[in-house]
Amino acid sequence: MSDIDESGWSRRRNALEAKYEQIAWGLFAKWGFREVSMVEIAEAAGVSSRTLFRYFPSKEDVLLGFTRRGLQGLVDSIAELEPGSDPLQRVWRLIREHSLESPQDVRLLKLWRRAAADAPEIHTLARGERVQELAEVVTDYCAKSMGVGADDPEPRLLAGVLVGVEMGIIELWGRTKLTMPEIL
Amino acid sequence: MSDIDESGWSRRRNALEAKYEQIAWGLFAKWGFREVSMVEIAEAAGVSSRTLFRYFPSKEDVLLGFTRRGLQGLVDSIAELEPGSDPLQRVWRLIREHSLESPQDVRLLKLWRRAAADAPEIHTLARGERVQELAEVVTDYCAKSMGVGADDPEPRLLAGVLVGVEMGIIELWGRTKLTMPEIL
DNA sequence: CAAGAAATGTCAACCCATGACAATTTATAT
DNA sequence: ATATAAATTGTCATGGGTTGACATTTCTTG
Repeated sequence: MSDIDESGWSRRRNALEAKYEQIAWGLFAKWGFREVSMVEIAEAAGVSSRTLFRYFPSKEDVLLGFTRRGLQGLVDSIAELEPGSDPLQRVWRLIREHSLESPQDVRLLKLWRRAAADAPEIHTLARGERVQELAEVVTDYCAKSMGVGADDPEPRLLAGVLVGVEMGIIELWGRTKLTMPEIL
Repeated sequence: MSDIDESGWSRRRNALEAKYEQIAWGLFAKWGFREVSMVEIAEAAGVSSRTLFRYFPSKEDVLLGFTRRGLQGLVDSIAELEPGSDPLQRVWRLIREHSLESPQDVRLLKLWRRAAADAPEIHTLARGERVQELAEVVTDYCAKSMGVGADDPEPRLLAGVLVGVEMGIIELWGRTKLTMPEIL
């Protein structure tokens, strides 16, 4: 539904990007985000660092790919939602499916936490991206469903409530599930 | 109530920090955030770039001082709030006072927007910091007022609602007041 | 296989950031 | 007013992030 361009070159590109990302995460997990340089990742991958920068605009982006993919799935789902009554409930269902009830890879989450702990501003940035994009798309959908403009106060405030609550849930979820003895 | 340490050295330090920040913002306004290097700011201020880095941990922090001061005022107010009934209403009053009814320097806001437009990740980071710290302090206050622990779901979700709404208001406020013809 | 698009490596250059150390400035107690 | 200790500053060196240019190689596709 999204990667229709599976034509040779882009397939290769996607595969390599995934490979480099995995290699990088392996190093991040071992040494911490700040302790690993792009040159070291490149060496581990058998390419030059210049090549790495052609796949990832910055070192941060290597890490943020993980967060962004998860966010993008939710955002796309909301964007594809049909306008209708009770938009909050519809969006909330999607949020629950994507953020809470989908089978998250706990090992990846653990790695993300470690890396984010090593570079807190990245965690903060990821949160900023999440609330920003979610607020945007939820506002648009609420506006559509309510038949008002996206610059109206109501949809934006409604979206704010939803995004704020989801933020709280994520935080709670992280504090419980991720800190369970058998996980960490 | 906060800077009781006005003893010579720290006074000097604060004054210089403010001076460097102003000089930097002047350059950011003229050339954009990315186009100005720390060396150039240092030259404009008549010091070495090393000195600049002793005042600001990073170039980003030169910009974020503005955002953080505003946020800190609100956070401190909330932290000093006495526990009581209807915590949401009390916090909401403070949010209104600090975020909406206090006389903001529109020229500074305009400059901030310009700089943030030149480096969007900084805008996103600032938003992340805001929701993170606000959610934290509001959660604590709600928990206190409700006589439950800060790891209880209720206060966190309540705080989420509040922070989400404030986020929406800020956005609306920015889209109206800041884009008025006579301002930009 | 041939042709051409896309990817890669190399090199150079700039900026951000930080540790070490010597030199200098400054607040303040006398 | 001056001595003194403390804080600040500059210089130098180093390492890492990021990007443009250009020649070369590799891979897709016809």
